Amino acid sequence: MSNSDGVRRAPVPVERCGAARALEVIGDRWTLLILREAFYGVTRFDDMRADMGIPRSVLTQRLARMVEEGLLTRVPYREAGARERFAYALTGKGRGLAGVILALMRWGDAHLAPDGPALAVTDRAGRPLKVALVDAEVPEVPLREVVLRPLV
Amino acid sequence: MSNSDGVRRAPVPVERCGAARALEVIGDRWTLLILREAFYGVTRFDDMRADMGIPRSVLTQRLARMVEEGLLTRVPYREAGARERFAYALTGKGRGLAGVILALMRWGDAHLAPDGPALAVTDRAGRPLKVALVDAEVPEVPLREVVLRPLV
DNA sequence: CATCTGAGTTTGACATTCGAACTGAGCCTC
DNA sequence: GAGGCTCAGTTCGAATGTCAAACTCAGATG
Repeated sequence: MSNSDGVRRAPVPVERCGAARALEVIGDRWTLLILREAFYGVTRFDDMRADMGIPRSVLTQRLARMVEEGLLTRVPYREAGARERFAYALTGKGRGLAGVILALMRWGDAHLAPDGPALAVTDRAGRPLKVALVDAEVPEVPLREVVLRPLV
Repeated sequence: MSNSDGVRRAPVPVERCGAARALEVIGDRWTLLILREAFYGVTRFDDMRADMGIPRSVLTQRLARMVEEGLLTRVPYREAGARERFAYALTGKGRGLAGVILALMRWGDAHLAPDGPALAVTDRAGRPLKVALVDAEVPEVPLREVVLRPLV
């Protein structure tokens, strides 16, 4: 960005900065990993736990917080011959974080993946997509058009 | 994304997922806040501290880690009539995280800022920009073209 | 009735974070 | 050349958060 350093103070104090506020909600490792699961469509407590290796108590606490913050909602479901349970699905607000996750993924694939990306991100037609800084006029691809395909 | 739930397992295990790997490096609140400062051009220990209110010991430790990870480099500088000190400047790898910060900012401004965004993101010509999911063919605006202008 | 399963809660050891006080290196003033 | 200043960093004890393992609970199943 255009500042040749020598800046002594951020242009916007932390309390008014969108990024800083966002970090108050999702600025810890587990919360973002949980969102990753949610984007992948994994919505159940034990499934998330199996994928992430998160301690039960921490998962409980994070899910509760994320429901409170309006990122997730508890959705009742019932498996054949089991009592009612709850899954955790993304709300609109939560879905809004797709850009953050995909930006992280892009960076991680670019800088931390000697073995290349693990996932191809395309639209339904198979056209590659990316999260990028572009002119505000450029049409955005809606989330529902996005396809994630594991490579190899 | 296109999975109507019922998914029991992430398509990619944590160890191979770019996003998850990225979180291992930057998945804590302070690290991302420090990056925010760095993007704003604040590069000195005490300036960062004044902006963020981070405890000294934590800042020391995080900066060291970020230098180790290759996100920042220590750059010597010398103020008129002072001894040599070090500033922390973004490396290319660190600059690559601009998209993540800007995506966070966009989300924070959209969902956590009743008072509206605090910063306008444009190119040098004043044309508004955004971080978004777009066709991979769309030209990306290089970071050096980006201008952040505080609103109000 | 005993057992199983998914989704938690509890517990106690361990690690990290916080804030405040202290250190240290170099420069400046007297 | 003694004392003070600034920036950058260490150290320390208290508070907080994390972890893994054990325990709980409700309802379905045998």
